[in-house]
Amino acid sequence: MASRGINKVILIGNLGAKPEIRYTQNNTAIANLSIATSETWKDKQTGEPREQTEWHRCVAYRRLAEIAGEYLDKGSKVYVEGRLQTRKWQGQDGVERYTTEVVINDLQMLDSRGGQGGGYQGQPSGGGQYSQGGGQQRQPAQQPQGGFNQGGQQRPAQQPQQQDNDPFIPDQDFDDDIPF
Amino acid sequence: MASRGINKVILIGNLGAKPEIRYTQNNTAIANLSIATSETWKDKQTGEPREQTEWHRCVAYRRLAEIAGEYLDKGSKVYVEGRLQTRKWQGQDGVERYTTEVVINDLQMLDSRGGQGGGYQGQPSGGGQYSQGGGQQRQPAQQPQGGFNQGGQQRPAQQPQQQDNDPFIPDQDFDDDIPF
Amino acid sequence: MASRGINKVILIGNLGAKPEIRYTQNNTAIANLSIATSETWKDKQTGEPREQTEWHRCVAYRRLAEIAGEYLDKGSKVYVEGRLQTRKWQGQDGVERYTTEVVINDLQMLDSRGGQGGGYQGQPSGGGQYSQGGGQQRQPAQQPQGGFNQGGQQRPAQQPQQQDNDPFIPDQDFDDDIPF
Amino acid sequence: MASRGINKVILIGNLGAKPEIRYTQNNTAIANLSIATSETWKDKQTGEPREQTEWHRCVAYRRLAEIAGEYLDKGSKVYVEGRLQTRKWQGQDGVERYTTEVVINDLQMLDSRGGQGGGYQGQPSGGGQYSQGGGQQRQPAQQPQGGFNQGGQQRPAQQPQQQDNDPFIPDQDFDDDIPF
DNA sequence: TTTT
DNA sequence: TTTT
Repeated sequence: MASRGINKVILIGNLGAKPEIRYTQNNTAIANLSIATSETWKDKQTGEPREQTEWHRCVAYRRLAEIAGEYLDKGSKVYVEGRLQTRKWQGQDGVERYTTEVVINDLQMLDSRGGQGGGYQGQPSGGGQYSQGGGQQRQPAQQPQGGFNQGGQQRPAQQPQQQDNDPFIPDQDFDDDIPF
Repeated sequence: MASRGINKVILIGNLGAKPEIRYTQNNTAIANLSIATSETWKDKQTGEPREQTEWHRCVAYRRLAEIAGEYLDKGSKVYVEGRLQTRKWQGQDGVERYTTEVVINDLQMLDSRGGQGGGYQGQPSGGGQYSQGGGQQRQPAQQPQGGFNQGGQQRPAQQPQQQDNDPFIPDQDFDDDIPF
Repeated sequence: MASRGINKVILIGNLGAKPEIRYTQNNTAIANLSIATSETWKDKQTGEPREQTEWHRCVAYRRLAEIAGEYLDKGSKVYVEGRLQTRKWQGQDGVERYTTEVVINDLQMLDSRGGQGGGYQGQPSGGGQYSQGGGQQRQPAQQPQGGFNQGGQQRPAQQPQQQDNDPFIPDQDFDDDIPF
Repeated sequence: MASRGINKVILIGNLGAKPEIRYTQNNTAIANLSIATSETWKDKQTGEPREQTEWHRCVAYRRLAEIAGEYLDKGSKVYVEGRLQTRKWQGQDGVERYTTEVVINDLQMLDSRGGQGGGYQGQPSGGGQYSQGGGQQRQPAQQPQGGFNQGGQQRPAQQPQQQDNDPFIPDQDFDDDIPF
């Protein structure tokens, strides 16, 4: 409710892939978005054009997650506002790692194309903005707690389970030596 | 110069320690800041007050780094604006890891105390704001390139060298299983 | 609820005066804050130091307004986040004017002194942050509607009334040829 | 150069008209942009959908102004970052008024259509971002000083002149009882 | 005056 | 009208 400090991230970029949606045992939707922001400039020495792309791992919960899964696609351009959160997790090699994510509390689609990946035809003439009702930023306790739904979209129930106490790292995809 | 996308972070928080300053071979100053932002709220179930602190690894270059080293201290309250950057590095165990940092392009002191750690007496009645002249965000090529100064403050020249191709991870302090 | 567009203002500055609090007929608190942000630089021609101060008219409602009235004072340093809103009003000379305000939806005190004007001694170990519960930005309909309380703090009930249909300009103070 | 305070505005919206470009006597380009941001929500009482549109007067200088004039059109969707600035001006009726503007220091096109008004076909695969080289925010002295070019695009030289000492209000268009 |  |  109250707070001390500001922790704010604002991104405008394109999705590198369709959002991955999964569900907790309580059926809370969680979406992972991979958003690219890039900068281009001319090299001072050579004068050549250069580009650097930064990939941001973002996560949305509940209604925002569902909207992301429904309306966003590979290539979608989005505005995202959220806060930085770093969480610790342990890979299958037993090594502890840290991943920094942007916990989204505001999301706006900036194109109506639906991306290059495909099937999205909704919102024919424009995007839309969505935010967590009560303000995710002010109520961190609202974040989903508890284990993940076995029947989640992203992992069939018959798949082998991972021993992981961190509800935010539910499956093998996050156990490799890559941040996301 | 030109660019596509927005990558912006805004933090207000307190330093967990005096900034660590080191120098590249070109004598470019680099400062690492560890900034805490915290949120407090009442637990919905128990009604108890709760708090969550988030630690942000931030880095400043050149003039901003020097100012940080000169004026900031443990406990200093700062406003920081920058961009997210994730870099890959390899620990001494050979495991690849990723660290996400806030590359600072704007810094403002929000208190005039100088922190609890000590010696800063300057700026007696207030803080100050400083930014990278040309806008770090627009000229990513301006980031320091090349190896690090052997005589840097943080690592005496006689210390054993680390084989690391990433100029941003110059010393052992960053080779442990912690993000910062 | 949904939305198209982003309208965001972030200020860090000092109050030029104690916030003015008044109440609508429904007893909704409204606070007007005048916040100064200043920039200093060296003149390129003369090399002399120069300074420009910008004054921002800000308004808070409900709980935020009450907090502002209780804890802020002349000179208080604050972080403010809100949205821009321009409203039309008519002066006593019959001339239409426009005033642009920052409608605050997030407020954080950045000093614990309480200003030079006075009595605030609370918050001994720092400021505090407060925000509109449901997110003012997402529910513009929540803005106070209807006329103002006759018994408001700023205008004794026996004072002559002003004919003004805009609930945001309740008293004579705002009818002069100044924006605030 | 140094500074005290933060004065930041972030907008995403659509242009209500093609930017108006004019030039100072020094041939510095100035662009006025009128940007709409809107919010939609459901009325709590009636359940009806409601919408509120906010219009923002924005101004860009130099290169940013030229880019705005070249690439933006009526209906263009843009990201704008800048600072708030309120200036006083005197209408032809002798009444003093104040206008609050967003002085743009960062501009990014968010669509590649070029609006419905016109001829822009460039940037086939997306928009582009542009910013004031040295950071307008850090060098307020860089703002154009001096009178306006008589031969500016917006006002033919043979038109009657207005006595106005404010270089930012060069022509009759701004002397009416409207803010912009 | 935009956009959905 | 603030602040440095």
